[in-house]
Amino acid sequence: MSRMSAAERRPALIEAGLRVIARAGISGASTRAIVAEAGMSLASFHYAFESREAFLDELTATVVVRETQAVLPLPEVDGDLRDVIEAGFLRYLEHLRADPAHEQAMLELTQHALREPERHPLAVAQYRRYADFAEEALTLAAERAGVSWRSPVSEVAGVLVAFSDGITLNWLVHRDDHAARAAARAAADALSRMADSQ
Amino acid sequence: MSRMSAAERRPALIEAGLRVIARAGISGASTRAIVAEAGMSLASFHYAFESREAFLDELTATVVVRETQAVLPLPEVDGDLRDVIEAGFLRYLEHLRADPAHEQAMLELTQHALREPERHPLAVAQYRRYADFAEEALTLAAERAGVSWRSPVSEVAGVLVAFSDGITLNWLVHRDDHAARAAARAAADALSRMADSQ
DNA sequence: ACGGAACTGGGACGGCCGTCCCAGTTCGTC
DNA sequence: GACGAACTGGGACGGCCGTCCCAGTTCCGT
Repeated sequence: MSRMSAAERRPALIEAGLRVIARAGISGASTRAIVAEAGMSLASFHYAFESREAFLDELTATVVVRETQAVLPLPEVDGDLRDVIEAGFLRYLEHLRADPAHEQAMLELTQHALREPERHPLAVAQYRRYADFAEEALTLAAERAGVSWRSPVSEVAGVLVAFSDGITLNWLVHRDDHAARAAARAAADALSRMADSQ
Repeated sequence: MSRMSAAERRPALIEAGLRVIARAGISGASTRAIVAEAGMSLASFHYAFESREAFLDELTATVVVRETQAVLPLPEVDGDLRDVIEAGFLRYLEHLRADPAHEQAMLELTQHALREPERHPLAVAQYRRYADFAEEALTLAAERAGVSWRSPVSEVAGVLVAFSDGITLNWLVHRDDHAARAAARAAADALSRMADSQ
């Protein structure tokens, strides 16, 4: 391996780690598998990261950012609030279909963080970021549709994240686009009814 | 360990395994941890099960049955369809709060099965069972409320399972009862609107 | 150009893993 | 009571794991 600073190595290892997790799961993401994917030697891993767990922590934090950005740009749809939200779900479903392993990896990272008490805050932070993103999107959607939310937007955003999660997991199990779209429709329906026309 | 037939040992090991998974996750459920929990010797495990994976397969299949039964009996609620469904969700939330580790274990088992292609059908079977149960409950609820489903019940059931999953995962992350109830309300709202009054 | 800091590769360590083996014990059956 | 089948405990196997060590190499500031 040509010479590389620890600062450059860290993101390279995280990219490699994400590919390994997508392919083989967290349990398959051994330090050896990760450095092999990155084409580095084992020592480089522990030179760049204190431990495997610290590595996974940083990977999780890093990757959530990209996760939300992948769904952007929000679809510009004419129609009422319900249609705008449904279009957002459908865009997410496209993203899911395009790279299922990535979403599966995110779910695994969440569960891994949920497992140990000291890592729980990491899962919370991950989901707070999802919710923030959802909140932003919902605010924008309500503005476009000229309505306002009856409940606090943060609450609506929480519901949106929950529904997205459930739809994701069920699609990963059944790979049933029709069922996923039906759920997306129902979810959009429920969410849009949490708003009043102004 | 006093003498025990392999036929008796299998359920005992599965009980122990479920406890270990709830406590330490699948990765913590080593053959040694499981037999320690069951108070057996290591050889007994491989006398009763061909391999650890075969054990996990049987555990998954066994435990899904109990999962659905834990939510029974369905609440007998007076009110329209929406109220009946919401009461069902709230009952499930109680179950979740009472034993979060169990639900977390179920999610882990699902993801573990999703990981490898030859085990994927196991996850599908698990979710088909959930859906069957949901279908039964939804049919009963519609009868009680005197309405009929506009879409096929199986489709509505799929949406219900997806929403439940999402609510579960988000509650496991945030432990936020208020948010979970808000999501349950929204979900009940969406589901009830998939029915027409007769 | 040289010295110290940054980085590299390879090998080693102890530990846990799933699985297997096998000599012993206990049981049901005749 | 004998005999074969069912079951048990303990130890062993090779393999992968995370982490560490260290002698060597490369870089950069002076």
